[in-house]
Amino acid sequence: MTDPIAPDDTETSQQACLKAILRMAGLRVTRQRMALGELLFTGERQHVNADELHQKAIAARANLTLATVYNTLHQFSRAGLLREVTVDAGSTYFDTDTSNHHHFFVEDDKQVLDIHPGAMSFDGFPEPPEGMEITHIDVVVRLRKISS
Amino acid sequence: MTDPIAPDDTETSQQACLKAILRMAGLRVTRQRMALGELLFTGERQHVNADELHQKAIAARANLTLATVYNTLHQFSRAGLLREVTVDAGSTYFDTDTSNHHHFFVEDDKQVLDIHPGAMSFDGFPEPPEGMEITHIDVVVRLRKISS
DNA sequence: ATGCCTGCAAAATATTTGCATGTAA
DNA sequence: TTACATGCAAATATTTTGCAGGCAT
Repeated sequence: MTDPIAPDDTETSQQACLKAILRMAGLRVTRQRMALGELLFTGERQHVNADELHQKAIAARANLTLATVYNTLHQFSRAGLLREVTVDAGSTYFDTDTSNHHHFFVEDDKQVLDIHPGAMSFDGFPEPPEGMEITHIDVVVRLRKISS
Repeated sequence: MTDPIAPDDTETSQQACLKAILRMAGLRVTRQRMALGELLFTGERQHVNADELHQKAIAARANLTLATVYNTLHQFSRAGLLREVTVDAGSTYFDTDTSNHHHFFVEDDKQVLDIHPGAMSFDGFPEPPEGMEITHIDVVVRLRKISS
């Protein structure tokens, strides 16, 4: 048996990079995390929910359960590799772009899009109630497709 | 048997008012809607989720199921008597104040609070993508209790 | 060895649907 | 009477938990 985690002749530099990311985040390198990491952090930044990611993982022949996808998404979030975005009551979305920005949400097809940072800003912040402090401000601009 | 819906000697003006509201919204007057309407539209404006409202209804000796609470909340929303607020992925909240305003959300105890209109405003709106129009802008200011 | 970390089955939670029944016209 | 509205049991959807087994030390 060969160790599936140790570097070998067939390892791509992308995979090596992903391992480094996981280790830096304090997470063990496992088959499941490599598969999900590859889907999440390769190519374009994106917004996924657990179910979509699970479907992609299955399509990519990774063998893992939806529960593992949920747990991994939360671990990645806690590690700062993802940011959770609350745009739809139906399901939780995760954003691979963890920088400070806001979102469009297309209600028709449940699609999350980034709002370019600087495209909007606040005139003033509301005073938080006694004994409270602001942790984060989320803006969701809801969109509808124009039916012409 | 007396009709429980027809006005009678024991009907309060509040109940009469509620009936008028339901009829104006195009909804039939039923025992369940009267009970929920009384809990929602009497007294202070408030933010509830389905489960909380169901608990209150049970405490008020109204006999109805959680499914009915969900359906009624959605009917009231469609009729413009409530506004749905997406602040927490865990569950959907409904606001009895349907005017345009934003929300604080206390993460520690899942509490929704109104931000006074005018306490914050935007410097500029982002341009929606081609073929889309803005339906609504939601701002959620997330709060944490200061641990001193 | 040993004790923390993993991934998943099963449980818990949240919401929607389908249909028997009730009700207005 | 008739057709549509209503409320709820059951189904579905979403998320979390508990624990058997794996892995680093």
